[in-house]
Amino acid sequence: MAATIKDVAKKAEVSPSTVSRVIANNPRISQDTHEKVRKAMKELGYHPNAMARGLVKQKSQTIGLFISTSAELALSNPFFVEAIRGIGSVIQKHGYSLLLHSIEDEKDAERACLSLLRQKKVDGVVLSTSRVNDKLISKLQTEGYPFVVIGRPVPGLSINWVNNDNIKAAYEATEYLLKLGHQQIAMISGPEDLVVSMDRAKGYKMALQSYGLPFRQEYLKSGPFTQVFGQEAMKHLLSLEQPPTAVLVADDLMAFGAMETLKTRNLSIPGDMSIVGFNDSPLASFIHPALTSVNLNIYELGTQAAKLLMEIVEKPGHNASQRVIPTQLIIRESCGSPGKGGDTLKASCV
Amino acid sequence: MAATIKDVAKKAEVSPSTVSRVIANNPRISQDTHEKVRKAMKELGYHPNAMARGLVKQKSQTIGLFISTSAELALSNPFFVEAIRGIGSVIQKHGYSLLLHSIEDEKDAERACLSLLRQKKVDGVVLSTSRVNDKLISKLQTEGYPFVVIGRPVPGLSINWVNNDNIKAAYEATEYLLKLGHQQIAMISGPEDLVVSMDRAKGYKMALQSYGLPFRQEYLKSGPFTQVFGQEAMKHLLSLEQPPTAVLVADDLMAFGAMETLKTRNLSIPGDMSIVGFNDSPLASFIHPALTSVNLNIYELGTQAAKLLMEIVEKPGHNASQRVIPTQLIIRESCGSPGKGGDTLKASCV
DNA sequence: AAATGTTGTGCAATCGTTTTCGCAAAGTAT
DNA sequence: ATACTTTGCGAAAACGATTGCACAACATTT
Repeated sequence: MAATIKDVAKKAEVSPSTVSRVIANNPRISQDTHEKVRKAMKELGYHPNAMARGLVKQKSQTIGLFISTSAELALSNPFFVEAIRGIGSVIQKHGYSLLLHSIEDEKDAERACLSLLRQKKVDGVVLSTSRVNDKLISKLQTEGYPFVVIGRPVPGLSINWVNNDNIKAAYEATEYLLKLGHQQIAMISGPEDLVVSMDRAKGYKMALQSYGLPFRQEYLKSGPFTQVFGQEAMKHLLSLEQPPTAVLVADDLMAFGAMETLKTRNLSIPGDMSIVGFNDSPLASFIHPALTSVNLNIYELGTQAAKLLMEIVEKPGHNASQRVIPTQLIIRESCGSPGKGGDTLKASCV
Repeated sequence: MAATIKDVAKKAEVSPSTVSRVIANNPRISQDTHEKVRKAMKELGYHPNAMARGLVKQKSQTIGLFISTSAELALSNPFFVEAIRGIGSVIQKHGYSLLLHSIEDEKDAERACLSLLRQKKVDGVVLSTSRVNDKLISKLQTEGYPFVVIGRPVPGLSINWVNNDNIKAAYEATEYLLKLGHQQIAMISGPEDLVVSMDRAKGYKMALQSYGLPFRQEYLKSGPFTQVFGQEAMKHLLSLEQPPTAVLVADDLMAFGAMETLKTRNLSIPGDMSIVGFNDSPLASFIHPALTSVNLNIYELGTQAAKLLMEIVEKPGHNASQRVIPTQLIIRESCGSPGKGGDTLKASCV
């Protein structure tokens, strides 16, 4: 039987209210009783019951995180860990805990999320699911639950989110290739219905345009974020009558696939083809040639999301706000100037 | 203001007790009132308050997961995700939620873990931290909290754990190399103070012994689970007057490092050196040559840990028990018979 | 017909806190 | 010395459920 506040009260010869007040550091408590009570708490090993406290305060001091852990994301799941670390680090400082629900299918996620909120097991949630699930979002909104979505802007609605500026990131990456002198730049993009894919494609197109280059439909291949799609897409690009000399790939995993087909065809990177990826996964620096990739600052994405949520949860009536987290192009070895087809790799593999 | 049980009671024209009983599916409730109450619940969008319920039932229906997410594990963190998925899938079926605490330093983990339990925010915990922290374990034990440790046997103490049979796994991997005809087999192992390292080293030694081969101290290098240590260790092995023809590496990440030094020295894998790793990380099949590695069944590790914990939590007085999860050696391309030093890789890199 | 058992429900206590209100004692201003 | 204000603390009412006990109403046995 764990000690309750009453036990402490008895031991310290005060009322439970007083004990409660010393816990809350209420200034109306005298130094004397304060010490007396603290001492009693120590001696009894007292820890306030979170549920009892939550019941009266109407707060669970817990926030929920809903995040996809689907197998297809297995490789890019530094996202997962980094986001969790980021979120965890800030909410812990606020005395909150993290309830994690890994979502397999959308329907389940929706039920679980609403249920947890309505049961008051969590005070708010952060959502990170690339798939658009507007039903959940609008329900959260109409029911007035605190939430922030991470990694996906939801245009139009005034909700809280944090995201990278994918348009800008893709723009900069493309610009980097352009400045290297490339004129034929292709893009291997993600699923067309994902906002992140659309944004990255948009940034790519904008960069081409700013530099007076035409956008060619056959240079843009969209498909799933998988290694095999990367392979396929690269094969397709190589089969064009005028293959590109550089390609922007919307995900490192796809980029690895693309690199693989280049290598099996004995084409050199970056000699014959420059590649830039997205996500800066741990493998990027690891593979040979090391992949130039745009770093998304996922940890930061997590911390900012959490900070935002804390604000909303702690002072309701907070206005919707958005934060965009900067990205960095991490330059490694996979890009060079065009027209050096003869180069072969020195340190060729891992 | 969310509806409470009283609101439902009023609407259904019954007492709160009755509503509670229909929620609990108490058989003493008539079909009639059952429907009446259900209807009222639907109409009001009623969801029982988890904290109120938890308060009286003395259960939070939540379990805590304490797991290291240190940066050094970034690459091998499929562990993280897989374990979470496994645990989540079983506890969700039992109506539990998962409270995740990612631990950065040991001291903090201990405080947090005990605090969560004493506050009754969680009904039990699963611990997965490679570092031995016996203080926490013994406290958990003396305070009688339900817990299971995953990925680490704690010899001597009768506590609940699930783990791989690392001795056997290493034995089998070594045996595989032996059967391939290798006589000089080295091992690159993890930190010496980790049980997992000790076990894997032991299995390696046992296999050598069974096949009548001597154990040579200079063939066993221990160090951190990092890529750079893998590189170093391999350099050292290559510098021996009689270098090994095969090496068992206690972690894929280290194995990748080892492979890298081989490649920069233009040694072929498996022509000049066979390599087998541990963990079967997603990269293993991805790298060239694809790495033969022992798969730990982490998802299964997670589900079994969770099942065990559910048993303990639901029926206390449960006896301590242990489960060992089988491993599989996943054979890919990084091993061959010795003495084919001239071979070069066909598809050499990624 | 009386005694007994079964069904279906409500009352009230309880879980362990926080918090409003009230009130004495002590301090300060008039 | 009187009238306020401040300080320090306790009593009791929440918070929203569950559950043991009581007790009708009805059914079944003897």
